[in-house]
Amino acid sequence: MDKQSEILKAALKLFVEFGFHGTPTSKIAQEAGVANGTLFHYYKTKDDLIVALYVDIKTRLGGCMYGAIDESMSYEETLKTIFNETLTWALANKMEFNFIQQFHTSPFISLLSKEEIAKQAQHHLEIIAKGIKKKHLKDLPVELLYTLITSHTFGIYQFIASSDFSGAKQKKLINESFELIWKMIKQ
Amino acid sequence: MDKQSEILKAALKLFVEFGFHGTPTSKIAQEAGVANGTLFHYYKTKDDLIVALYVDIKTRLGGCMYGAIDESMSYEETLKTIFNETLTWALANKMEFNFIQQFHTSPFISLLSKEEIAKQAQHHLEIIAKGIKKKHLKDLPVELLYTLITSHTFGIYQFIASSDFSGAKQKKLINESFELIWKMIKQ
DNA sequence: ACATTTGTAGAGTGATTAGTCAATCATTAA
DNA sequence: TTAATGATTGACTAATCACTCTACAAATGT
Repeated sequence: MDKQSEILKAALKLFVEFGFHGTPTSKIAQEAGVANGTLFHYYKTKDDLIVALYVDIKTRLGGCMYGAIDESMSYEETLKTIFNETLTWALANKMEFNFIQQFHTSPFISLLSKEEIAKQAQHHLEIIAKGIKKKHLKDLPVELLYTLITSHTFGIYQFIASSDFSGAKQKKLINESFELIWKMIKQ
Repeated sequence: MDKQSEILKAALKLFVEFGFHGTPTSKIAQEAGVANGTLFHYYKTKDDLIVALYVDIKTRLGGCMYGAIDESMSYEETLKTIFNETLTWALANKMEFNFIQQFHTSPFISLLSKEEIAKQAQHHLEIIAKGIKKKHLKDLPVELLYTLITSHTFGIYQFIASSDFSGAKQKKLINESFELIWKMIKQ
């Protein structure tokens, strides 16, 4: 692994444990096994590093979510697959998922431009809009449906992550919780 | 308003805007109109102040939630009232509600003892357990139902707070969104 | 072979921070 | 009146932080 990846990895670990301002850049460099100056060679400022880490994680999650769906699936199957992949990824990458949450509820979210935020949700919003148009989903505001699905996902993650279930039990819970949200939003 | 309250008020405003470590105690004192030393007279450390602020806000929210219910209500009415009061309070106290979320997803949550956390959720969990026992709610794990309701509430808050609806429209949305979650969890 | 860019190092710097402290001021109690 | 306790102040300090700078090594292009 190259030094730049090591820096991101170290930053993730420390940010999740100690928070953004609670983690000095010197500690990140130390944890990554590089010199102080090296960190600032790759990221001009600490804020740059934070944003880069967020974008990196979001990209990885996005790739995983949409890598699993294909055109032959029914609408319900598509949503279920995205829901499933998201939770499976989240449970396998808890630090990353916690980081996303921490970032979202922190003032650092303002480091992202509005366009960047919109771009991230766009694909999801399109899928939901399509579902409404084709009468698969209730005729509610797109943003509201998006929020409902997202917060349900985060909630289920929190519940599963805070307990200590077996892999099989986790899978069962994920399936059941999709049924719950699906009944709530389907037409 | 006494100086101690001014300090909490100033801390809330600055923490929500700049984060915990992003807000120096000197700025809090300045914003509150007191001397540096006064802050440390009331709160031994910055961490103490953060926890005190969290407890203060939680107490205010709790008081508001449970002040509105009484024994004569049906089970559904009780839940609906709590849901309603929570969202109404949250929308009228956005900084406070954002602070709670920020605190929950931050490493500072570990400053709270497990007993304190458990104590806070206990009343809610009891109500849910009662609902399951009396067949008002689905027979799912209490913690799961709690998580579902909580994350739904946070989601709806985020949706309403991020838009600019009239008071009437807000009320309508809150009512409709209770119907959604109620259908999901009722027996 | 040489020149240029890029990666890496770590000591150094000026600014900032949480928390202290000694000195007043306000209030109450004996 | 006097003593005692608590409230308030702001200058001060030791530590810490983000970031710079200079030097050197490695890679790359010509």
